[in-house]
Amino acid sequence: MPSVLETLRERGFVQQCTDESGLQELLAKKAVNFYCGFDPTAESLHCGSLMPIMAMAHLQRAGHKPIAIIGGGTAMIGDPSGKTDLRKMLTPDEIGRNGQGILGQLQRYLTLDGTKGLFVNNADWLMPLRYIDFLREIGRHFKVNEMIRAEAYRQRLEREEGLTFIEFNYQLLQAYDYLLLNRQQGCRLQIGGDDQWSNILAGLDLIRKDQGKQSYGLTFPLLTTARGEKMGKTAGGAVWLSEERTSPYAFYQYWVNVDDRDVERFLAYFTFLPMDEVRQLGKAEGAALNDGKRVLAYEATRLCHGEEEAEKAKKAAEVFVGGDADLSAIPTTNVERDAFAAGIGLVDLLVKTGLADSKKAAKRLIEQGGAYVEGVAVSDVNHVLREDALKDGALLLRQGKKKYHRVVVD
RNA sequence: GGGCAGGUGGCCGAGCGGCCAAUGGCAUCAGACUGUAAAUCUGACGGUUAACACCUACGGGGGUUCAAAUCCCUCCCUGCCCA
Repeated sequence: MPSVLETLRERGFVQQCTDESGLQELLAKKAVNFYCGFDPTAESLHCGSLMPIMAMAHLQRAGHKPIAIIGGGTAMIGDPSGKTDLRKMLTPDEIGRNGQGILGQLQRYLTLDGTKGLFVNNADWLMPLRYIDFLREIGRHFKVNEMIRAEAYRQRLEREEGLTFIEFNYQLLQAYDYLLLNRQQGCRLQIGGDDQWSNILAGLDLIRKDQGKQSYGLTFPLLTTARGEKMGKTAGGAVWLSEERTSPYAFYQYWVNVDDRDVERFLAYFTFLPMDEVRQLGKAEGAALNDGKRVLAYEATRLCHGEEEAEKAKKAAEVFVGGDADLSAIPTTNVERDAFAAGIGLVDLLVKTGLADSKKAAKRLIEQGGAYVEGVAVSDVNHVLREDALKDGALLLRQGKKKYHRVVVD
């Protein structure tokens, strides 16, 4: 049985780690409380956050206790690491709401019941902080000349963007989070993206100075796709974990469409499949890699949305290979029967279904040969659809090669 | 607080009185080629319109002019230098 740390390393989660052998030993010896922060900048996490989530899940499966912390307090400030501009500030209300949404999503992957795992909001201890007390207790441990040597700040200082004082404080607050969790929960390990490295180190230092204890930190590689893009971005925007923002069908499609070069890596990151199987699937070449993509898509969707939705998404995907597809998972728009009785322009229908942003865009689409009705390209901008176009009260539209949309008559 | 340089379409970045719905790059969309991949090539890329045309848009507001993204005033914002 490999240790968790070996598992994480084998699956590619480890970018940097403080005192790896010490951590290895600690994890082998006892259940370790560890934490990872999440920004409540939106009501939903997007798939970039799956990296920390999966790492946490591996650790929890190995018997360790995750503390998911929502940065309600720090979100009031904004982390300057890697950011080119000052993040917009959120109101406490928004942050609270976002936190609840995020908790719900984390619970699909982790047990955060208060015993096996915790979910906390750092606003609980950051908001009541008193400035003078904080400066005396915490601020005195930080040397500005050390801080500005950190890559995260140096960039901002050297470039023309500037760095506000409130952003400069971010590191202290995050270090304070770690200290507090260490004091109250015995938290010994913080994990996060590699951009958090210096923040994590600041926490370790603070714990050593304040408590005289050793603690650990581990970061994941910053995830980009083979094309060097940020993970989780598609044409339509980010890929969210929330089914309201990204349907299970769209979620599945995102994964089934990943770059060939990402298949093996992503299987290791985003599924729990044994590495033998991952490597096996990743070894395929050419079109055979699509099998791996389907497995990736199915597993990732199952973890996020459950087995049932994953099945539906998979069956809906049959539409691409001409199989017996279950279309129910495909985005659908309801249209009144009367509209078809009177005849509805394809242009209007494309706009109504959201396949085109405007009539002009819809026309352009048709002119360029990218609009299909029931699999047949329509080139006439003035094409009108009547009831005879319907099959069992429904109609399948397609935009380009990949975007399907169903129209169902009420 | 003083001096200077800036704020242009999703982003970067030209334009500096009419020929500007605004060069170019990136991103995006469609087509060809394919494997629901990548790379490449072609085309499109504010909105309403069948079209003529019209409307909205170059940080906000006001003004000059037949005509402003372009000139003037003012406010807001950002960066640099000095204090």
